[in-house]
Amino acid sequence: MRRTLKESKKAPERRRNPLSGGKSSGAKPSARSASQKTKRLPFEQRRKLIVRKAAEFFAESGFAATTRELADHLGTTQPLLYKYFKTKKDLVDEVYKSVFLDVWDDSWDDLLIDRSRPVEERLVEFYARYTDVIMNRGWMRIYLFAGLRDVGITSSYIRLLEERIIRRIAVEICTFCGIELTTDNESHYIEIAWSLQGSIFYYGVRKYAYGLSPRTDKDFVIRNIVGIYVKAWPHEMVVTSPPRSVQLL
Amino acid sequence: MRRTLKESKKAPERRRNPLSGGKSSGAKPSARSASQKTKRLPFEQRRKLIVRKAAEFFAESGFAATTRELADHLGTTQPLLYKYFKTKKDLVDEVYKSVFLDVWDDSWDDLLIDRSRPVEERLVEFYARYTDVIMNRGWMRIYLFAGLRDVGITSSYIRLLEERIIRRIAVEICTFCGIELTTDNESHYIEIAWSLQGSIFYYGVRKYAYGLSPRTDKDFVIRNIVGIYVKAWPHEMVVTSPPRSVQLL
DNA sequence: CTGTGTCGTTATCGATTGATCAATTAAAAA
DNA sequence: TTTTTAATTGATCAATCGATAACGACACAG
Repeated sequence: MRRTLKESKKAPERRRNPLSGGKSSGAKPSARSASQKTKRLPFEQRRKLIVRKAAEFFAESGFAATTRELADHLGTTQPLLYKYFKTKKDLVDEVYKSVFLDVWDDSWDDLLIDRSRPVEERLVEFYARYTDVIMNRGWMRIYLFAGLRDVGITSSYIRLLEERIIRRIAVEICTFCGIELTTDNESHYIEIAWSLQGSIFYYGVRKYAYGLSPRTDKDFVIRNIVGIYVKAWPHEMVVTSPPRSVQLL
Repeated sequence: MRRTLKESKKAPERRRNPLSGGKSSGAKPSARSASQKTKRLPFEQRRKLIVRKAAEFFAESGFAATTRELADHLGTTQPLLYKYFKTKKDLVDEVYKSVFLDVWDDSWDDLLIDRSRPVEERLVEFYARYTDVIMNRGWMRIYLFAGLRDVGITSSYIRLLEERIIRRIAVEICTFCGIELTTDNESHYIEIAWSLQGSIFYYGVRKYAYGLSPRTDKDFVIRNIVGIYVKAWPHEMVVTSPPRSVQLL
């Protein structure tokens, strides 16, 4: 409607440059330095740049932050944003998409069900690759911000995760352990698989979203936690009985 | 300075009424219904009421929400807030305190180190009681909001948690498993204990903070996860070696 | 070099924000 | 009851919000 879908010329797109400067000597409170003029860019290129920088910016300040501060982060002016997005909400939705959908790797599915390799090895490699994508300050914080503000986007991401990852993990470990999945016990085992996910995820929250520094590195945590779950994957579900004292392994 | 610390008369304080109406027929956009007049309250009582209602309100809308909406939630007017708190930030800090410090239960420490009982039983009971406090929509969401906005308060809460809970859990399970804690392996075992915490915590995030509904109940998750960690608590740390395929338990 | 379409900016609007203050009124003290 | 004290409110301010419109300037086709 507003634009004839120029589709530009697939220019040599600058790929992933999360820590670019943007504003150099920006001591001024609101306006960008007069000496630094804004480079003129083709429509699609500018639009993508805005989404990328907006993701960086909203990750730090939350989606309640102002469009003017975002423009400062971009090195441009605030009304420019409204040439590319009708409302602030439209821009936020675009940031959601770029964070939750565009980074999804379809090869994760195949990796998880490749039964020519041991489950534990598959799981360790999957979580190593998965966390390479999500365990950074930007992704982690946007995930948390989105979950608190928009149940919708987080809900559908969690559904996606459960269908394609969590459920698969439960199936693979159960198969490895010789456990038959039934409609009765399925949700229980999925919940156990979720708790494996949660233990790894919360490590990322502490380290990246909150900027605290656990003493050990990501790969150590993944290897040990996966090892624990595969080794002690429950054969029968403890549902109502009181906690029995455990016999030492 | 502003007030002579009246300390009121310890009136029969209304205790914990998280789901009160506040505004009844509030279809009006900004002002409260004229028929419903604000009850006049002693200083400390009103102050505590404001903090409690503010916690409810900020949990839903985030700390960026407006003081006017908060006043609506309270059933009073917006300027009233500034008779009790100098700035909005002061009120927010008070909410932090009421959520993170005032609910801490000192008996948790003793429960965890009571070696007359089996570790697994102690852990299950601790997490049952701990999650009774934190696993509700209000606490969970405020914890997440605070972590994203104020690293300070979350950082100190996590330190408190590590010193008094996580470290103790690591020590107790290691003792039970006959593992000697040294300065070399201590941080590794604390990290494993953190992952136990994380797996239970993330269950709460999904269910309460995001309002999703895991299919199984809290106690089931706690019993099974604690069982897994106690059973498979690693005797030697996997640090650099590639994942070995595991021998079935 | 000159027009022309488009990217970017300046200026500004109405609504809303946190915060202040004098006026009001209900509760406690006399 | 009358007086005193303090809790509550309506009115309002300066700053800031998202969003719009009109103008300016750079690139490119001819």
